[in-house]
Amino acid sequence: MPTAPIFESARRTDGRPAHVTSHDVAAAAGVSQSAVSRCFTPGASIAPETRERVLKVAAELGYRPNLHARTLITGRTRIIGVVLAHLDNLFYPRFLQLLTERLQAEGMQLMLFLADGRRQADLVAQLLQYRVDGIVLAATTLNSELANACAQAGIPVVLFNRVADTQDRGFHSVQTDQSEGARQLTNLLLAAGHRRIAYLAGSQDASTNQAREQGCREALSVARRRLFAYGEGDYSAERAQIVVRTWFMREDGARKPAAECPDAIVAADDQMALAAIDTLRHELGVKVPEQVSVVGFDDVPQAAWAAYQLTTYAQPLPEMIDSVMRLLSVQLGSQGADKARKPRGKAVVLTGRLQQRGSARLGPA
Amino acid sequence: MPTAPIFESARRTDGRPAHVTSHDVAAAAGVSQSAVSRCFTPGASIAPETRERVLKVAAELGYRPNLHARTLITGRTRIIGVVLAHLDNLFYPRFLQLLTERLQAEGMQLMLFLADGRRQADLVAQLLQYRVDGIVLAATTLNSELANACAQAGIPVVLFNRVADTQDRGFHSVQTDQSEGARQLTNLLLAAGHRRIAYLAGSQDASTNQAREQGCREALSVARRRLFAYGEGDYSAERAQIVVRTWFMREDGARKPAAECPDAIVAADDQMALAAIDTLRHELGVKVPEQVSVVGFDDVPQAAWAAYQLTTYAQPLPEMIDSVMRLLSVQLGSQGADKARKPRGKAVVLTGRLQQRGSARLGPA
DNA sequence: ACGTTCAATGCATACGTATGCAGACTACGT
DNA sequence: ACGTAGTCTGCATACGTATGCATTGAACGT
Repeated sequence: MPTAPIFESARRTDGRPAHVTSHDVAAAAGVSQSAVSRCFTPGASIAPETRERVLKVAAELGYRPNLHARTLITGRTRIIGVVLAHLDNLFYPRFLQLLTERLQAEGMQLMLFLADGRRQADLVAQLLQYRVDGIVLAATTLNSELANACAQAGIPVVLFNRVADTQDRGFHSVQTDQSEGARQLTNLLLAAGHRRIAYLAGSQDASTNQAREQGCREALSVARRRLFAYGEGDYSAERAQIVVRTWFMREDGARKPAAECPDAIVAADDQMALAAIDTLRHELGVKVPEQVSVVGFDDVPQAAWAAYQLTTYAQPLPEMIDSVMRLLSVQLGSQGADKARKPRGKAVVLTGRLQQRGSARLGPA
Repeated sequence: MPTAPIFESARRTDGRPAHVTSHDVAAAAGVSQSAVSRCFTPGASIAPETRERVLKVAAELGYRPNLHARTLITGRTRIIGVVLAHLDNLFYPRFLQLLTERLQAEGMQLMLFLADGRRQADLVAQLLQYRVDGIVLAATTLNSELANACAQAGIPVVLFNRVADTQDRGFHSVQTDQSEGARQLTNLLLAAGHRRIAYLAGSQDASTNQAREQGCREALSVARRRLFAYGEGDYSAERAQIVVRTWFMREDGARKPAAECPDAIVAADDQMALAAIDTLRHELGVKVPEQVSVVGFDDVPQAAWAAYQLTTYAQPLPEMIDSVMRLLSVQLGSQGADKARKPRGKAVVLTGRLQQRGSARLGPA
């Protein structure tokens, strides 16, 4: 008994790949199209034996419900749009992996958008045209145009590690307590006796960087110390290396005396911290952590590698994803509830964990 | 003059987010729905002034064509499904970034699927239900069920760094010349006088690993040498570390004498090579490259970091993505052509480039 | 035996768009 | 002035599915 599709050849005459529809299944199984539809709708009223027979025929024909057609009726796409800026940042592959796994487990799909150099307006158009059920905005400043368009369309938006500049619009946000993390890192360095602490900043317009810098400065202020040096690394390894060189080298290429150099570096993220360590050790001949301590932020996988052993502040990624999922479903589920009329944005702030390794010395030099 | 949507409040009575449709625009602009549709269809017959007026109204109402409805008519979704196995492998973030950028530039979207531990059958269902225009299968062995389903549905499939076990089915493939790369790496080590070469294998069932191992063995065979040691690293950093320990340590934890250890390691990918270097240097106290040379495969970004300076074989990623795009559009464009009846799979093999850095010594010890 | 309840099924319609077809209108050549 | 070609527009329908409504039949209690 061949299990090959029966209707395939008959419908392949137009050259286009012919997809099997519920009508085909209905005809082959001797039922109406409605009955076929009900077989694939959980909770619908259908006789068990009918259901079994239809599913058998459907499997033989290779029938799969067309989700785009279903979308027209139900209004749900089961697609979540994810907007990333820098996939080359070491933090985001893990983020993407965990989020995709969680979405897949819920039967949802992830549509990936990169906001790198492209105009955000185009992105908005794409996102809205696909009627995504939700949007996760990671590492992107919120364009007001995007904001308005989503609010108008009633699409839930979750900002990931970004603060909403406009709070009451209904944008949720999930983030690690950035300033607290930076405070703990800075205090760790102060307690170990570091006196010349430098801050290696990320992108100026990124809210993560602003909060981390603020936390670092606060801790210094409480200890009645001032920031010894400041450089703009722009969350880029190359820029970070350039900044480190200016801190430790004179213009003629010679090393500065130690008293003129930082004895500790707080990098705004791990990527820059790792680049700083590389530059110090292999280009400038500076020992880490003996001569200079370096700390980062994120706890990317590479931070644990034996070559670096980076002390850093770990973002609680699984819990963050949990919150993202919760915020998405909450708003998805509240469609039609009266209180959903004014959906106040919920801001979730999670605390991370100080991950001590070997890149920062613990006692006085 | 307010630019806020006029019809919004009127259609918000049911509680569901009301999307503006082409009918709404048509009513507001005083034309038929067909006219509105034609304004958004390039090449359609529409008067310039009508088009301008309609577009103006559409912009005011915030209208965006519903792509799911369009899909029902045109049969195209402009969605490409991408299936990955290991996003934690350092090679794939770059792959994903480049592919997404290229697809976005063509107005296509990327839907991400992870085949990690999940059953492939579920994946097939999802992919086919969304009627993706094409599938890129990276780092996954081709399930025959998936193969049949796609062939039947007429969806073009491009295998990325995987060989099709069944060749004449219409599956395209794009890959780097794996065995050639491994041959060059091995020859480099042989020329430098290494005599005890070990192969640190990837996943046994991965065609990439099989080809790389074959290339390594061939080069040794030509030089009339045998493989000194062999270990299964499974493309995992942890497994790689375990293997390296067994090569250099006795069971009681003491170091083996140098003559019993490899003097060079060919790792099946960079990820394992970097882990091997870390283990050798920081755990076993072995100097790289002075005592042991280590080479990898891929040229991931981390391979260039100063701490590693990994000598490796660089995969020509941009060119590979070019080929993927070409194969996808070729098949997409040939819908309806007569010769498309038997779409033979095209296998593209690109040559990479030996990237020499410092992790392998060049002369005799 | 009869009314009532309930499960199962088919019919018809709606979702939002693209497109073939025909009609209206303009422009133009003779 | 008239036929013709061409441009623009509306009407109607199709894409594939979900679902309200009506109908049928069975089961069941009295």
